Amino acid sequence: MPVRLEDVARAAGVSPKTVSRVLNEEAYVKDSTRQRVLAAMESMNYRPSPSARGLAGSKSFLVAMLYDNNDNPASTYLAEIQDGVLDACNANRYSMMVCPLRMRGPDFIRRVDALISDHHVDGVVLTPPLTDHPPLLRRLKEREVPYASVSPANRENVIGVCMDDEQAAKALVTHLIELGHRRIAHVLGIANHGASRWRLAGYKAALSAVGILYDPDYVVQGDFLFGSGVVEARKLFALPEPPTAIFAANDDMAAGVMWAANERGLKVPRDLSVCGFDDTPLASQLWPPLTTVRQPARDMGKLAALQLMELLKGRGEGLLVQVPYSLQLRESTAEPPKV
Amino acid sequence: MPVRLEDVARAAGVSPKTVSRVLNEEAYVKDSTRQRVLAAMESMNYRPSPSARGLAGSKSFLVAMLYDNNDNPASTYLAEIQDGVLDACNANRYSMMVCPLRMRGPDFIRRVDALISDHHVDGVVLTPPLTDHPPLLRRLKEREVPYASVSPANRENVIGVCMDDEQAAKALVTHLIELGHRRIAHVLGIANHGASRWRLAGYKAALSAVGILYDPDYVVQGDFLFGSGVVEARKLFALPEPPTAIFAANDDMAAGVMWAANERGLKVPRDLSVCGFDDTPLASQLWPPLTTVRQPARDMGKLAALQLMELLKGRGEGLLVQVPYSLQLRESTAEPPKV
DNA sequence: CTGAAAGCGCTAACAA
DNA sequence: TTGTTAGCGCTTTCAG
Repeated sequence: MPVRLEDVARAAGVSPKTVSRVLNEEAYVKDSTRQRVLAAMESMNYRPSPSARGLAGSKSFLVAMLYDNNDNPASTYLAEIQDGVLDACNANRYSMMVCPLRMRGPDFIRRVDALISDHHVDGVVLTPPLTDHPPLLRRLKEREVPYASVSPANRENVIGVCMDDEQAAKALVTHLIELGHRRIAHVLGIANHGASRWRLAGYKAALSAVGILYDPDYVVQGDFLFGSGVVEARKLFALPEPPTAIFAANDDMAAGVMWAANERGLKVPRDLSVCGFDDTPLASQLWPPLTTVRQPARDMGKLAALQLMELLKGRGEGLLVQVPYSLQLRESTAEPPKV
Repeated sequence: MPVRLEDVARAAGVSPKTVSRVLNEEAYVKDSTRQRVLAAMESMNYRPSPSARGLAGSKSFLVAMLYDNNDNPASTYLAEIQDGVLDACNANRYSMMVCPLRMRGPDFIRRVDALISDHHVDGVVLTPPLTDHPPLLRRLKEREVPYASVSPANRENVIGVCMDDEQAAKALVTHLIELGHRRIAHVLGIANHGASRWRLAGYKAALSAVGILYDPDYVVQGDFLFGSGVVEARKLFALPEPPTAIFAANDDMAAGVMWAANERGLKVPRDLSVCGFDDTPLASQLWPPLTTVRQPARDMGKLAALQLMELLKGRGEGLLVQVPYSLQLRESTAEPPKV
């Protein structure tokens, strides 16, 4: 019942091997032959069997998207990256597996091993913080599994995609400064994410550019989750000289900060300016809408996956592409209160 | 280099077929033999090749999760279902593909066909509104691809998982009534989701139970997205007798209603009570926290996938399991304003 | 530029 | 309860 490669070959009057060549976009096929084969495939609605291809060619046409679901519960950010990776897969006739992992688990590497062996994954897309987990990267190299990273902290010898988080954060904080803020606090993200470091660096750069002294009391440790925004904001509010603006390292924590502000009866932006990072849907759904930095997560997922596929297809080395950010100035930031 | 089934057979002193039997949990293997084979597999760290299994057995051990990404952009609800399906897959050594689809597209069925043919999917998990797309269901039956549904509107002859949305909605609206509300509005979800109909039915049931007349002006059409909550709430506020409470058919729209309330200077819950449905993370991140109904999306994804796998493994017919809901009474609902 | 033969690692159908 | 034989649909050699 199903059409096989052999059937196509017969219909096109060529050998199976030639059809195979066309299928795999190999060189050394006369163009007229190729056209004939392509036409036959099309008219017969031929669908190559992934199993047979995998078995014979020891390729699976499968890429795995790895993420740590411990520090990233059901986040929109990951969902968008996933959509992007999927876009790239569809464009290149690859399949995608999504693989939640627990980086902290003792058998983390064994699980990754199992994943790769079980499914004969051709390549892997890494998301933070897995992008910078040395044992993982080592193992992937040992097993010669190509990978591409989304926002890796270490940018040497990596392919994938990144953004200039530091510049973006600096621009954001500069915006606060221009509004007149001087006591600006920062809620950090999880330490092992490059994003946390860069956003802190941007924060510091913006302050020092105008000669504001860096005050460690204004920098508190969050974990990228809403709850930590609440908790850390409460601490900041309790300071003898509370900040007039808070820059949280992502939107979720910014939402937490706003929540805590509400709880304390502070009105945003009248009493407190708040800004986040990422521009997830949440940002525009908060009241007031959140000033933040747009990070094109879906594009990033797609671009990273595309780089991986270049590599898999053996054309080129793959690059670390940079995507642009853009400031989203909304109503959660304003001049600081007088006095 | 990789260990093959044949190697295991040799090590265990049995034929390849016997190893295959053990691998596939077939009957008619002496227990002692089974143990010996299992031990050999374990000690040699044997990983069966999915491609070879797929090719020889014409099974892919692959299930696809289908969703419409037109009406469901990057929603947390779907992400949770996905996690659940993945749980079930891992527990049963299946792989999962995620397949965003556009139900409205003219080539929708062709795309589904291609999906199934390209990947030789063993079974499918359907999410609303695909659960009730007649041409899709017909095609799946024609091709004899088993499927399980999450919250199908039609509950006859389906396997999967459901919840009593109507009772839940009724309980929620009854809560509003008990607080003293009489002018209660409802923002509908998308018409082709069963959830929309049930939640409306629950709303009506609660009203009629206490003799409140059903007023069509208080029922407005949303689309499950934040934006529609905003737009429809504005209309409700403009009514000569605006409602004192609004029940939105999901949390996102409820967030939109709260946003519109803020915009208009209405304070929730003092001036307006708002409640939603689903208990997504958003619900507890809003200010004030949203009264809603908890729907255990992850469990639902898992249970649906498990039913599918029962079917795939040939044991039993699969059921439509029902999961319990639970009311989450939070701060977005209170007594109506005194005149 | 194209083709013929061999076999990837597993399971189906049959036999014992 | 176990083994034997053939072959799934494709790609890899290696020849032309």
